[in-house]
Amino acid sequence: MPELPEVQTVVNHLLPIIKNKRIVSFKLLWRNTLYSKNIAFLSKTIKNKKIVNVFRIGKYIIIELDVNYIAFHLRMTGYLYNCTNIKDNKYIRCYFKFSDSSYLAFQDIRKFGGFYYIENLDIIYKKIGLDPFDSRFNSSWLKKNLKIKKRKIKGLLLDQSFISGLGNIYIDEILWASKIHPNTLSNMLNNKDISYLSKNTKSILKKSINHHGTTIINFTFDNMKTGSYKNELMVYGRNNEKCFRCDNIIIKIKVFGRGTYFCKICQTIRN
DNA sequence: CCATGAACCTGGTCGC
DNA sequence: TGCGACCAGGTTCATG
Repeated sequence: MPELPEVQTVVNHLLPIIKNKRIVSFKLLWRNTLYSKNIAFLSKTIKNKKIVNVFRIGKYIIIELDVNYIAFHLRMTGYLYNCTNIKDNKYIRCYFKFSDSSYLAFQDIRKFGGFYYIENLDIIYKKIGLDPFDSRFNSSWLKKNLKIKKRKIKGLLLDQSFISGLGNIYIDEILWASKIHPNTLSNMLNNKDISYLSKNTKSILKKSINHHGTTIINFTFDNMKTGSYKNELMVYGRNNEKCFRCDNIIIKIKVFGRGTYFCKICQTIRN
């Protein structure tokens, strides 16, 4: 489900609500939800930990405790939220109970999501490439790093160790806005392509954050509130509909096994 | 180094 | 209604 804007939406929403809350207990309801597999360490040390900050690294939601970190990844269907009742929800995979009797619950239909309970953030930073909102992310960084690779641009943008935070929806949107064919090899992009890519990445993500992200299937962030960026999508999911720019038909293909939408009239392969 | 496919899971939708 | 096939916003691992 979530890409950078959706994760940022969850972080923005959770921070003021759970900051300074104190954890009194923890319950794991699906074993694979704990990625770090250190249940004994977790059970022994989680009690009385206080939440001091909530922030984002790539698509990870980092919950900083006074000692140690909780790093959640929502994958496809994860939903992390504060609530007062965890009964009657068979999709809750784990929860932390706070001293005020509310909970931080993690719900996840497909069970792909989960979290690390770790002493430092090394393993997270190791997986994560440059954030699009990092000041180093610009045309010249892209130019340098796209040239030294020779990969299909869509596949490269999906690679979180290269740029972190992009996913299937926003990549299609960014490539459409930049008039770049998803199968273009990264080293074949010209300066103009790269300049558009850089600008559109930042502007599309920023705009989506302002809309609280995109809800296609079941992304919610605050008691079932949904993101409204779905109304702004230019290509994603518009198979067989007219391109908003040139009126030709948007087609769907597979790139890296992912459904990929584009307009083959305005998005051409460079070679 | 790069591409591909499978695996991890469940639910929704579409066609017959 | 039921059943099978296919699809889904992500990541990781094994295999050419």
